[in-house]
Amino acid sequence: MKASDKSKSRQDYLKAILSLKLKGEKVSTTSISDKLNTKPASVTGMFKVLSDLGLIEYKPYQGAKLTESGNVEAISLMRKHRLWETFMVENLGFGWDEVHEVAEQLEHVESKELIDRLDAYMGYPSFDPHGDPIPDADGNLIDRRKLVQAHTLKDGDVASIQGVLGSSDAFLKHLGDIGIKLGLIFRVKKVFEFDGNYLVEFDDEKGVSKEHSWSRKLVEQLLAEIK
Amino acid sequence: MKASDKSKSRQDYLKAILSLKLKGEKVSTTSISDKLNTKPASVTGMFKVLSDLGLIEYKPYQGAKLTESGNVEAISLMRKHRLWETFMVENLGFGWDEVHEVAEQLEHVESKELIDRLDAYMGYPSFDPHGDPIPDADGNLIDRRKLVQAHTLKDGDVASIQGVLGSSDAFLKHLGDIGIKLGLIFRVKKVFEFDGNYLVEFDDEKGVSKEHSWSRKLVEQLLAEIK
DNA sequence: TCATAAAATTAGGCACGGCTAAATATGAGT
DNA sequence: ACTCATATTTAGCCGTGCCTAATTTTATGA
Repeated sequence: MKASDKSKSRQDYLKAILSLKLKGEKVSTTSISDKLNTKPASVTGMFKVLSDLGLIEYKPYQGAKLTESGNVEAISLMRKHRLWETFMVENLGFGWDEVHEVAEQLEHVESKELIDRLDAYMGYPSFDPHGDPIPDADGNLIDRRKLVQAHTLKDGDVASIQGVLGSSDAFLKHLGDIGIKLGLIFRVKKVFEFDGNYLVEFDDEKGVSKEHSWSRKLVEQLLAEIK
Repeated sequence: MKASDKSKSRQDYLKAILSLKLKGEKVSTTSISDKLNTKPASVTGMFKVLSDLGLIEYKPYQGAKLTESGNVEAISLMRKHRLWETFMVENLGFGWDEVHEVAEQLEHVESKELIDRLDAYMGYPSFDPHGDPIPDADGNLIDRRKLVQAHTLKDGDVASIQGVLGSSDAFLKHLGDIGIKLGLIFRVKKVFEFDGNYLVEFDDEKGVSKEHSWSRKLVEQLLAEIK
C-alpha cells in the first residue's frame, strides 16, 4: 500500500486520462504530458504507479485505459470539480470563466460527505456553469441528448424533471415552493397561447393528482425527459 | 524564489507557530513536531526554510517567531480555516465537531477572492462554530473580551453591532429584513420587562433616526461593543 | 562549578514526482 | 522489407519534506 492512494498528482493523471477518453483521443504519454504540463518520461513513470495501484491498465507503448476503480475515482473528481464550479458561480457570484483554476484545487479536498452535502445544498444541479453534466453521488451522468427544455413539450406529453438550468438561491426556493423536484413526473394538459403558461398535472406527496400552472419563464429553465 | 512560497507543509508550520504563540507557549522544535506529528529534526529543517523565506525569525536553539509577513500568512490561513468551518456548519448542516479535518484541507485552497466571497455570502460572521474569532479580510481580529451579548445592555446604552452568534440563512435574512448590519450603531431606549423586547433607535440609510423593536431572542444573538 | 538529562541540530537516507539525455520501439512511406 | 522520423521508455539526477542515529548545546541541580 502506498502512502496515499490519492495524491494530488495521481488524481490529476486520472482526470486527464478520463478527459482524453471522453474526447475520444488517444491516451498516450505525450497527450497526457501536454495536458498536465509535464514530460512524457514523467508520464511513463506515473503510468506504472497507477497500473500497480490497479487504477489503469498499461502496457508499454500501448497507452493507458482506466480500470473500473480508476474510472470511479476519475468520475468522482469530475463531480467534485463541476459541483464546486457551480457553487462558485451560482452562490458566490463568480463568472463562469473565472472558476476553473480554483475548482482544480477544491476538487482535491477529500470528503464525500462534504461534496454530497454541497450537492444537496445547491438542489442537486445536473449541469455545471459550462453546461457540462454533473455526475450524481453514484457516478451516474445524465445524457443531455436525451433531455429537452420543458418548453418544447406539447399538450399531452408526459415527462420527468431531470435537471434545471441555473441554481440560484431564489430559483431553487421557488422550485421548492411550487413542489418541483428532481424526478418529478408530470403531464402537460394544456399550453396556453395567451401567456405561454403551462397547465400541468402531477401527484402530490399523498399520491393525489393535482393541476398546477407553470409560467413560460419557469418552464424554460426545466430540463425534462419525455416518457 | 522557491518553487512555491506556499506549500501545504510550510503553511502547516506557520499555522502551528501562530497557534502556539496565541496560547502563549514556547515555539520549540519539539512543540511544533508534536502538533504536526513530525519529528524535531524535521522541524529544524523547516525552520531554516521558513527563515530563508523571511516568514520566521529563527536562531538555532532559540525557537521561532513569526515575522510580519509570516504572521499575515498565518492569520490568512486561520481566517480560511474558520470561514470554511462556519460554512460547513451553518450552511451545510455539519456538526461543529465534524468539520475540523475537512477545513484543514480547504484552508490550503489558494484564492483570496474565493474566501472573501464566501465571507460575504455568509454575512461576514465574526466567530466560527467553536466560538473562535474570524479575522476579517485585512487580518483584523475582534477581541471578544470587548464584546457583550446585546441582551446585557441597559436603558440608554449606545453600542455597535460587532458580530452575531450563528449565521444560518434564515437568521441572516432576518437581520437584513430588519436593517441590522455589521457596525450599526444603536441606542437602547427601553428594555421591556413584559416580553423582554428591546426598543432601540438608530439612523436609517437616509440618516433619519427611527425606533425599532427587537425581540429578546434576536438580541441574544447579537454581539455588541459598548461606546 | 560541574555532571548530566533534556532539547536541538547535524549527518545521511528515503519516497515521491518531477527533469534531461540516451536508448529503443513503432509505424508510415517508398 | 527497410528506413527514418516520431513516440516511448530507461537511466540517472534533483528538490522537498520526512525519517533515524549520532552529536552538540542548553539547562538543571547537587
